[in-house]
Formats: sequence, C-alpha cells, structure tokens
Amino acid sequence: MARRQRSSLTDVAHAAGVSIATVSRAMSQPEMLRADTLERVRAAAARLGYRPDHVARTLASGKSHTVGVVIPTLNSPIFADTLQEMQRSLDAAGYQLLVASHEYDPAGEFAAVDKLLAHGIDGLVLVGGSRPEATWKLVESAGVPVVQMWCGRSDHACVGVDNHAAGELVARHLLALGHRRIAVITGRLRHNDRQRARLEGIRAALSEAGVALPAAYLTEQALSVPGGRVGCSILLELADRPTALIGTVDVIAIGAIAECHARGIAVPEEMSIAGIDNIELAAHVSPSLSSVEIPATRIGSETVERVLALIADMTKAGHVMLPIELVERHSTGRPGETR
Amino acid sequence: MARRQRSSLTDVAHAAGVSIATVSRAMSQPEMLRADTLERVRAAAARLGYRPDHVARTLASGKSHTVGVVIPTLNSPIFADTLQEMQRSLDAAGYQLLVASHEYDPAGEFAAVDKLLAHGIDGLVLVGGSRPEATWKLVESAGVPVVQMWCGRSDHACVGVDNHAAGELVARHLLALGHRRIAVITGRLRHNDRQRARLEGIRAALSEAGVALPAAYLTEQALSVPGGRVGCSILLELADRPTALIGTVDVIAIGAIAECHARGIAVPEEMSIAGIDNIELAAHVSPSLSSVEIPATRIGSETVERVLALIADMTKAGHVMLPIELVERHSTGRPGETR
DNA sequence: TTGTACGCGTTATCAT
DNA sequence: ATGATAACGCGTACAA
Repeated sequence: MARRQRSSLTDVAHAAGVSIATVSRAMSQPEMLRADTLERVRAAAARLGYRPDHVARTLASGKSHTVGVVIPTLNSPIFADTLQEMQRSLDAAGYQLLVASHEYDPAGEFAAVDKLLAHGIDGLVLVGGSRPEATWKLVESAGVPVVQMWCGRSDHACVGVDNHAAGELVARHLLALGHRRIAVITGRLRHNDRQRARLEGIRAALSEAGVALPAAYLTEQALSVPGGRVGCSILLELADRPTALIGTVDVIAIGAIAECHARGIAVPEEMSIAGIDNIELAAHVSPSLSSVEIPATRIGSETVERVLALIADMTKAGHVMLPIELVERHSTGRPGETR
Repeated sequence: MARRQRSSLTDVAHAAGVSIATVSRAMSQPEMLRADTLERVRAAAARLGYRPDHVARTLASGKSHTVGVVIPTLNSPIFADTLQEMQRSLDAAGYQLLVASHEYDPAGEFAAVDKLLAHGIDGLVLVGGSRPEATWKLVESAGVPVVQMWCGRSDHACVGVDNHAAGELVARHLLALGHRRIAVITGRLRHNDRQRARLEGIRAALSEAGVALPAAYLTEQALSVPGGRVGCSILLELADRPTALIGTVDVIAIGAIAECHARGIAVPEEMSIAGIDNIELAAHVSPSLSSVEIPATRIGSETVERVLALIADMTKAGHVMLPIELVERHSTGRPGETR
C-alpha cells in the first residue's frame, strides 16, 4: 500500500481548522471562499504537500478528465505524430491521454477498449471504422463519446482524410507521367479500412485510365520498411516487370526504394516509386520520395477538439475531412524507354 | 454523467439475490463460492453486462494495476520499440501502461510525473537519471517504486546500457579504420544524460588514441533527421573537414548521410558516418548504417519485470546493464587518400 | 461563507 | 459459504 503517505483532504482540513468541504472548494472553486480562509487552507495544503487524488475525484464526480486512444501500433511515425499532438492538446485542456495499442488485432482492440472503458475514460478515440460489432456494442453501451480518426463509419464522429482520394492522387500522378505498368504494395487489407480505401482509390484511377491492375501486380505486406523490401523484390521478379510502384504507406515505399537500391535498379530511371503519408523521412531518403501529404498532426488536434466538444455536450459531431495533396519529389519520373 | 448506464455490484447482487460481497468475490475469488451460487452470480452479471469499475476498485484497494512511463518524446523509433514492448509485457501481467511525454523539457517532465502520480499509478518508469531535485522529491514522497531506463542514478533501480561504452565503441571503430579527424553531432546535451554519456565515451576513446576533438568538430542538434542534416552541413563547411562523423543517435546519422548525398559527397569513400541505437531503418538506408545495437525491446521487457517486482515487494532492485555491440555496415570505411 | 452528510463502486474485515 | 458494513478520498446537495 504505497497510499497513505500522501495527505488527504481530511488532513488539510484538520491542519487548517476547517471542514473538508472547505478544502475541497479551495481546490476547485476558490472564488467561493473568503480570502483569508482560502489563504489559510492553501498554506496548510502547501505545508502538507497535499495533492488531490485523481482516482477519488473521478469516482466522486464521474468525470476522469482522461481520454483514451486505441491505435494499431506505437511503432509508426505517422501515428506518433498524431499521438504527440493529441497529448499536447489534451494536456493544454487539463486532460490526460491514455494510450493502448493492439498490433492490428481485432481481439486485441476489443480488449484494449474494454480496459480503457473500465479505467473510466471520458472519451474514446479509435482509428478507422472497421471492427467487430461486439467492439462497437461495447463502446456504445458505455455511453462514452467516440471519435474515429483517419476514416470511419458515418454513425460516429470522425476526423480524417479521404483515403480513396489519396490513392487516386498517387495513381494519377504516375499515370500522368506515362506509366501503364503500375504495381502496388499495400499493408494487410484485412481489418484495415484505410488500406482498403487507398487501394480502391488506386484501382479507380487506373481503371478510369483504362489501365489494369493484374493480381500479380498487387502484394500485401507488413506495414514496415522490410515489408516494402519484400513486396518490391516480389514485383521485381515478375516477367512483365512494372515501371512504377506504389507503396500505400511511406515506410513501405521507402523499403521498396531500399530494395531497388540493393539490386542496383535506378530510381526513378528504371522504377518510379511513390508513397502515401508524407512522413518526415520521405524528404530525406534518396531519391526523395513522392508522396501524398496526410496532416497527421492536424488530425490529432482536430480529433481532440472533437472529443472535448462531445464530452462537454453530447451533441453529435459529424465527419471532418482534412485536405491532402500530392508532394512531387524525385522518386518518380517518366518510364524509361529501355524495355 | 456518462456513468450510470453501467451496472454495478449492487445491481448484480440484486438480480442474483445475493449480497454485493458475494458478487465481489465471484469476480476476484471464485473458488470461495459454492458452484451454484457462482453460476447464478455469473449469469446475472452477464445478463446485465456488468463490468467491474477500475476506478472504484483502485480507490478501495489502493492498487491501480497501472504503471506510468514518462518519456522525452513519442516521436522516436527507439522509444517506440521500448514502449511497444512495455505495453505488451504489462498487458500480459494484467497491468495498464500510462504514457506521458514532455519533449525534453524538465518542467514538462515534472508536470507529467505529478499528473501520473495523481492518477494513482503503482509504479513509475523514467528515462535517465538527470532531472531537477524537485522532481525526484516528488516521486520519492509519493512512495511509488521507480525504475529508470537507459541510464540513471544509483539510488534507484535502473535498466539500461552503458552509454559511455557505446560512445567508445563507435569512436574506436572509426579509429581502427584509420580516421583521425572525427567529428560528432549530438543531441542537446542539457537535460540529457544519455547524450552526455555517449559523448564522453567518444571523447575518452579519442583521447586514449591521442586524437583531439576540437570544439569545431562538435555540434549539438535536434534529435531528428533534419537535425543530422544541419549538423552535417556545418561540419562540411569546415576548412579542415573531418573524414568521419559520428551521430550519437541513428536518426542524426541518417540525416548526415542524407546531407552528404545531397551534396554529392560519397559515403563512406569521402566521409564515414556511424550512429548509435541500431534502429530498424539503419539496415535499409544506403549505404547501410554502421551503428551500436541498443536492445530497446529488451530494455522494455526487463524494465517491466523490475517495476512489477518492486510493486510486489518493495525490495530495492539494483542496476541492470544490457549488452551492446557494434554492428558494422557500409557507411564506414578507411579514410580516403585524397586530401 | 462554511459545515454536515451522503454517495460514487469496490475491497476488506468481521460476523454469522 | 455468505452477509453487513466500514473504509477509500472526494464532490456536492442541503443546512446552518
């Protein structure tokens, strides 16, 4: 029992010669007290090193001043940016962020949500809208405001981007450069609506241009640099080798560049490569990576704004679509004549 | 008040026709109940969708089954690895991880610790041992077990690596290759004992070899890829340009490689570059980065093991030093004869 | 302006 | 094996 070293309201009340209610007010509604009383209480509190107990406060008030966020993984530059900003914004508002991750496992997400809910969060933030009904049931039955990030179902608030459009943007960029043999490395599509939307966007742009996406030109890999390398090497083995390659996230695209480099394939001369996310590193690899800017930081701040609003009054908030844009760099170019 | 949709012990007790004590036992010590009673309670609980309230449980028991960790930033691959593993290990033990970050600001760290403590954490994890006395006072007065990661003061438990040795390793590697003009790009040294230790290690190795580290050969930059680029460009402007360059973290070293590449300086032919951390990306940049492996994941798991042990019995645990090793890749070579 | 007293949902200590 | 009931530390009507 670590507890009981810390002093409580009762201790301070005793020391200041007032009731615990007065001390409680001194902490939350100072203006309700007479100046001298307030001073006396504060002095006593300071002397005893009193610190309010958040747990008791939560139990009594029903508000924990805490919002929970469940993300697929901590190990992603894009999520890290968003989290960082969420933490900042929430902190500024006197809230605490509770993070849980689940490694792209639906059961793990359910467990994480359950745990967070039990911890008495005031608001919940999820990534994407695709999850088992059981999980949705759980959060709905808890009566806690939810906001989805990146993309999500229409029956709950969402702050995100048009992932479908992001896919179209990269694909069209490559098409405009003259590519016709365009291959795609995605993350696992199962349980990942962001990936699916991006891929669909790519598909739409290609078919619109009368370009096919053969099954052999599509490979699902881990959302990591090694994943990108593996995917790239598979595509490079093809008899009818593509002239361009889309990674549905930058880390995959960066892996693809690495693999080409390792095999002595010139980028973009022999192979154009583009990604989506525009993570910081994209500008610094060589060649620098053409990508689609996803405003991760802003997703974080807007999301926080949303949850806090929902916590304040349970007004239904709608969907917010943040702008995205193509960032052309040096990893993409016209298809080589050689072939 | 979102609360009060969820059913409580009382509700279940009522529904099952038993006392709340019995329900409580059904949840925590099922073996104490008669089989049929247990069954009845469980049925009622399931029917009402009962979920124990962690907050109330914490208040009553004095244990929150939660450990807090305060890190400099979420935006670092090395910390991300550690956090990921901590989350995994803690989850397996039925604990929840509470993360806070402070962007390398001591005041921010104090605030974060204060907040975490108020939230009733059972254990606290910090990075490094260098912080204002006020912060140490705070955690000590809270009576919560603490373990430091990476490195730390001797009066508290610590799971880390020998950062000094890490610095020595890279420096010696470069010295062994024949370099004599070795420059260093570190992160900000203030409030960062890991960086200081690494730099001191480098200094020690250099002076041992009779090689000087002129002030001009040392630059403090942000712990990021752009930071590495800036640092590198400064060092490249020098009249007496170094032949090798150490980034005290891999992201900085990777930035340096990017800068050399942008300027058409061949690595390692014209400039050798090495880092510390051995993040995943190090193996995939080109040229691949020579680095010192820091077992980030293992730091996470061992740290968790330690806090949990300390929480179980307040026995003082000592310092654990995890092994590190040099990983030679292709960003380092013998100094060019040209000059 | 300040004090009293009850409730928040559990755990834990006594009884029974 | 099960039931009362007092904490836990705080918020907050309601009284004074």
